[in-house]
Amino acid sequence: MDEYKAEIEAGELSVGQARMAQEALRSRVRVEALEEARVQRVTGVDASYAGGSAYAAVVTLDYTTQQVVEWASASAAITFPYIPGLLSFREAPAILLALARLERLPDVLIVDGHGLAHPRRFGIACHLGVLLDLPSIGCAKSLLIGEAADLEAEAGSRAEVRQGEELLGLALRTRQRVKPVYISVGHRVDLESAAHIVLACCRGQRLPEPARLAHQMANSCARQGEAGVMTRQDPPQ
DNA sequence: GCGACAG
DNA sequence: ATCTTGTCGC
Repeated sequence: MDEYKAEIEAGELSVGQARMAQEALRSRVRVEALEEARVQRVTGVDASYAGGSAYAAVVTLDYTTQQVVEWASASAAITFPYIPGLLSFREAPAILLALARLERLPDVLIVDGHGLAHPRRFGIACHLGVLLDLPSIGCAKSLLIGEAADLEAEAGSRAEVRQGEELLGLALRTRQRVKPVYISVGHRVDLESAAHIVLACCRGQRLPEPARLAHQMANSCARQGEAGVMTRQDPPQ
């Protein structure tokens, strides 16, 4: 049942096909508790752009010690425009390459972007989680859809993100007096598990450490042309 | 038609 | 996301 997977990895879908792929794949998302005892490794996922290419970085931390275990990066030529709601078709090709370079896949991904808090309930966190059948959490810095009530100033305070009657995610204050992050289910987690894991990874900073490090690494890779790390899809000139 | 709109 | 340095504050 891996229709679309090859095309997604190769960045070959049209805008219309991309929306259809989301509609087709959304039913595969599973919402279930992720036992903390089963989480030993957490990987932060992010991408940056430069010179017509997307640079993805993935950083795996030990969940208990929050120490970096391994990391990887990859680049891919950009083949898809940025369209709100279709972010994954722009970033997933490079991200999937980077994840494939890890020695071990983690127990859960923390993705820079939304999961179910998406127009078709299939944001990039769902997309990556379903394609890899790996637990994943969406952790975005702003809302794509839905609304959240104001939250208290203390770290750990939360407010539901909802669209009408539908609960889509949580606005989560990960640090005192900073803007909240928006958590949503990607795949094989539930909202409570997701919020708990994210909070456990925020060592006094707004973004969970794996995501923060992935963001830094993606930026430096983009600036340095990935520092000599090359990809079949994006060969050196 | 108008405004909103992850990264 | 990106174009871009220093700077104010905890």
